[in-house]
Amino acid sequence: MTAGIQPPQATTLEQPALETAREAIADGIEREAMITVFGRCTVDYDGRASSRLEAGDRHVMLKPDGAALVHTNEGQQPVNWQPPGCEHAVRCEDDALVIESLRSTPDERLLVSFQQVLQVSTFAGSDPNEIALVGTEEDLRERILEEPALLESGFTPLATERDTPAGAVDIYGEDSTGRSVVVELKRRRVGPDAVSQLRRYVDALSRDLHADAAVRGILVAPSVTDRADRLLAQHDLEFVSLEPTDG
Amino acid sequence: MTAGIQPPQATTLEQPALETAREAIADGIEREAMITVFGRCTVDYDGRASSRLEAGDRHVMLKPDGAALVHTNEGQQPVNWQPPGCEHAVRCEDDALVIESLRSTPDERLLVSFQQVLQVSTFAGSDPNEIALVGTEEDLRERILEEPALLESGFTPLATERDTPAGAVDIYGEDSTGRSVVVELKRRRVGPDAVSQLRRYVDALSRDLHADAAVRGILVAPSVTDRADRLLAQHDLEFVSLEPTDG
DNA sequence: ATGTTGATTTCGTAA
DNA sequence: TTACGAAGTCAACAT
Repeated sequence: MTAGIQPPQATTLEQPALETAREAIADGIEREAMITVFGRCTVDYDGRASSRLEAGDRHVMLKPDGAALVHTNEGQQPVNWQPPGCEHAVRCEDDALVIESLRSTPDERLLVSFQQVLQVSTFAGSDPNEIALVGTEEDLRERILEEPALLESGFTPLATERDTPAGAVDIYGEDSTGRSVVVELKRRRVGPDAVSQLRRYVDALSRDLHADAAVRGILVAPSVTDRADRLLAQHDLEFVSLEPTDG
Repeated sequence: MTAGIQPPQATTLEQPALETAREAIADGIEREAMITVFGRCTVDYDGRASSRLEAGDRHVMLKPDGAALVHTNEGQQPVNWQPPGCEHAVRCEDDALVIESLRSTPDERLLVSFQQVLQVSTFAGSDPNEIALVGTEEDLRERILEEPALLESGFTPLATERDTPAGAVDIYGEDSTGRSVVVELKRRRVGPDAVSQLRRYVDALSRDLHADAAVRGILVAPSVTDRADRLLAQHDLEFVSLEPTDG
């Protein structure tokens, strides 16, 4: 039986003893609930890098998919975390409640040691819907494929994700004179990196086709920075201003 | 008086009426506490992109710095969010508890509408310590500056963050023969993008110096992918395998 | 498993 | 404020 088909429920312990908190957390892991713990803790991480965070009051969330998040009262990003797929464990030792989250490939370990727990909660519910997002690079691609003239009059798309030795080109096509065109799409204002990316594709495709006429490269984005603009000119690449959505 | 100097505290309401929940949230915003709400909600976002999420049980966190996070029971990343600096507001309308988080530059709006609230909590505490992180690109740079021979015998660093028309070079220096060297550092295994970046810097510096001898470009990273390796060869760039830390 | 790229990337820093 | 690049980036998708 999965948590998803249960009626939504939330349980809370306030200022529990560490052992009481441990039991609630262990039970929540067992039941595959979302678990939150707030209290005074230290945090240690070791893996791709290493970090240590001395004692402070923080909010820890454990998800049933194995993700772990440690949030302070500032910032959008967690101060420490573990991605989905980790194994969570909880134990009491030396007057501390220790939450350990382990991962392999790469080996990574997150240790949160609570000296004091102010609250433990567990949450179970259902969430059947996926998010619908508009305004992505995918939308920009569809916009151009539906109306290629937005790029330029006479443009004919021939392939998306066309493979080259340097990677997959967003849109590959021909202009009105039959010249090959590589199109790189970005949903927002771009800098030099996007120009370099386009240049790589144009270079690779030129070698691949050993075409008589040079391959054209067109960057499509709402706008470009000055430096990107200079790079475009330097390498005879072109720019078309276009946004992901009409509105 | 700020929350930071208060004794840590946590308050919780279970299955509150919507109006009761609204009061607790409004009070938490006023007191600059961290606030969490768990219940059945829909989520709408409009700004750099747009999204809609139909009804489901989710965990919402509001931080006193203006950040907002909407978490489902899966994934490390929030399904919707708002960065620090936003204004949070809460109100009841049409049998729903509505949390609105607004931002400007760019104009962005996050709307979370709860049909049912299972729990509201507020958290106040202190967190005086900063995280200490080891194993970053900064560490790799320091390692090379302390022992330039790790790069190659006779290498002399002359500048870090040296500016070029294409951006700032991680380390700029000379080899034992006096040739200019551009070093690009990456803390982990790299792909084609890092090679393009190095190439941009070498190009720019070559023009800038209009040197008699070609400028050398060296990529320093633990390892490179096959494609990156081919790109390095294509552009006469070099690679030195090195990790951010000794251990 | 690794490679490649997009992302409402976020975050920090410098100009 | 904008620009540029790092990040324990994460996440999706392909090989």
